[in-house]
Amino acid sequence: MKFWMINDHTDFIPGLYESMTDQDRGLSSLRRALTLLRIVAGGDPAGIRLKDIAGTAGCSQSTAHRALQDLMAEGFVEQVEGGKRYRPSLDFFVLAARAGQAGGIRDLARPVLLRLATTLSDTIFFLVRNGYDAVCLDRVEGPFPIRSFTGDIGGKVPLGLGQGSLAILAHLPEAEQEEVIRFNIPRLIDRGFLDEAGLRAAIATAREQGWVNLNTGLIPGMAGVGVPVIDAQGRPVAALSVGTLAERLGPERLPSVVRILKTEAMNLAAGLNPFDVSLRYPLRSLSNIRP
Amino acid sequence: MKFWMINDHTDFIPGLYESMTDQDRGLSSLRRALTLLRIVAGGDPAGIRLKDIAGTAGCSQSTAHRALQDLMAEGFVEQVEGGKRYRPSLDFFVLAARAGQAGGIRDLARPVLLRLATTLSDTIFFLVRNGYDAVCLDRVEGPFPIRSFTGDIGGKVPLGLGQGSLAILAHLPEAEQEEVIRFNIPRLIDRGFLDEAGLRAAIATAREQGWVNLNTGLIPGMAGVGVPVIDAQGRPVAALSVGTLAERLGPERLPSVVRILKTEAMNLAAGLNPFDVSLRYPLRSLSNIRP
DNA sequence: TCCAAAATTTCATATAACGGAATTAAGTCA
DNA sequence: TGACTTAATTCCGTTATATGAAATTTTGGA
Repeated sequence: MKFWMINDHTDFIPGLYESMTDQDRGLSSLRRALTLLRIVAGGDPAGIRLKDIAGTAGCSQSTAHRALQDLMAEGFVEQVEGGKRYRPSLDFFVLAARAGQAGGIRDLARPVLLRLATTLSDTIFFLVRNGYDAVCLDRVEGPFPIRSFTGDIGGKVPLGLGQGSLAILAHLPEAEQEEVIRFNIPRLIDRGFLDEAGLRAAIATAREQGWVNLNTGLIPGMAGVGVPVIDAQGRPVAALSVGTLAERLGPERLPSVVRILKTEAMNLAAGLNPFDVSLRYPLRSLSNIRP
Repeated sequence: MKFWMINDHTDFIPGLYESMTDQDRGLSSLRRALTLLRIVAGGDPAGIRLKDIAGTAGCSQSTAHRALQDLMAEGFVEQVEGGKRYRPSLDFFVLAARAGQAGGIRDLARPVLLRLATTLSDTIFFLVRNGYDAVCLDRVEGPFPIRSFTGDIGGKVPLGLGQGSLAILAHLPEAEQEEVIRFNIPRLIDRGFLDEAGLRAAIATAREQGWVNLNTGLIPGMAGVGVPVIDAQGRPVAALSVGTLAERLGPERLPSVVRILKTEAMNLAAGLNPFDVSLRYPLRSLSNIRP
């Protein structure tokens, strides 16, 4: 008799899986191994010990050991030289970098980003929606270092946190938006931002004006603007955003920044093939997520 | 009786694996599944059909199908909406993005890159060595769009191709360098650049002056400079490079660009913990590579 | 609408994955 | 440095599970 595996891909923090042991029975060997890979990839970049990997995954050390041998043989994982700890390999990074294409949208967005960065001389972010999250696919720096919620390329934030991310959330269809809100409220609170009322107010404003302007307080004196990229089906599949000094988004400049962003968002949307099925982020993944 | 699996991770091109079928027997189910993952990740971003995946991997469709179900359940792979084709998921990208830390060096390098980009107003690349390749871990754009050999972040080039990549190769210990050259010559020729004599000449020059200045001809009028980042053990673990208009590397500016790059390379090297075992790229991976 | 091709499921079989125990290797602390 | 603790690796009998061929259902094109 098998359990119905419920897996929350929201975070790749090994600790999260510690309580998973009981549900492990019934996982195919492959899924167990992939769990190991996730643990290694999500763990300390300096490497994790076999014992801890096995413990976190809830399997015996023999099993973990054998699987890790295979993961190494296939180049997904490597051992820190002079030690036994496992960490993800660069080959793994290289392999997955292609997945950041997300069906091709990244290449479409790149020239847009470069134009924006040149025009505005600020840092530009490109986010796409992925389930309950927004993922940073690309970024072009301006003259000031900006710390964003998503962090680096490949980083993700819950929908609603940050300008681009909020822009996407605000333009989702009602029902879907409601579901995302319900799911993300605890995650947002965890990260110490916004209560539900604040979020709903921000969404209302964003929806009304079609863009987001927040001084998030992540770093004092920093602010940003985000606009959604809306595809032919009316779905907010992505967002463009600008991060800069708050003083550079004052009343005299803000309107033109918004206008330029919106124009480029439309350019980008126009490039999306309406028949390219590859750009939707269904809630199908819900089935994997703890309700 | 098992075959000794010989696997070339040099390229993730599915076609490469077509002739692998015979050796597949004896692969663990996990390794077969990882092969499938590699095929999906390395294939058309718009997705690949089950039949082709199975064919490329050299296993039955049933087997491929079951494995892909697991890969989907674990969020590594997804199906294109409205179709059956498989493609790598964004979750996979997000997960692997952390592997780009390569043990922490990426964060160390980021401020260096930002400083360089600000100081020089050109595009800056950060490469690390990985076996026979250099992998682009980060990049900060200048005002002109630059096409590099590595392409995007996450891209890789054979050691020897491109300024940073050549800078690394030129500073390897003799024996290792020789081995890399032998291995890479065909790959370099494949890509239409340099013969062996040309490569050796370029290496000699680079080694002599401690930096690389090439007008690669990738795009007419473009040029670049690369310097190695040499760790406490004297190993060229990484490289910094600049890509810009050839006219911006004329005799008046070139020396100062080189000086600034070398200074930052030393700053970066100084930040590398000599006991941090995580930064060497051993030839251990050789055992996986066809001799 | 129909049809060929692809995807999925079924099933009997063989095989490879499993964990506990034994062995070897690696850290650690005095 | 040497003794000791902890982790990594190997062994092995058992059992679960991965396997491919064939049957069935679903798809995607004409």
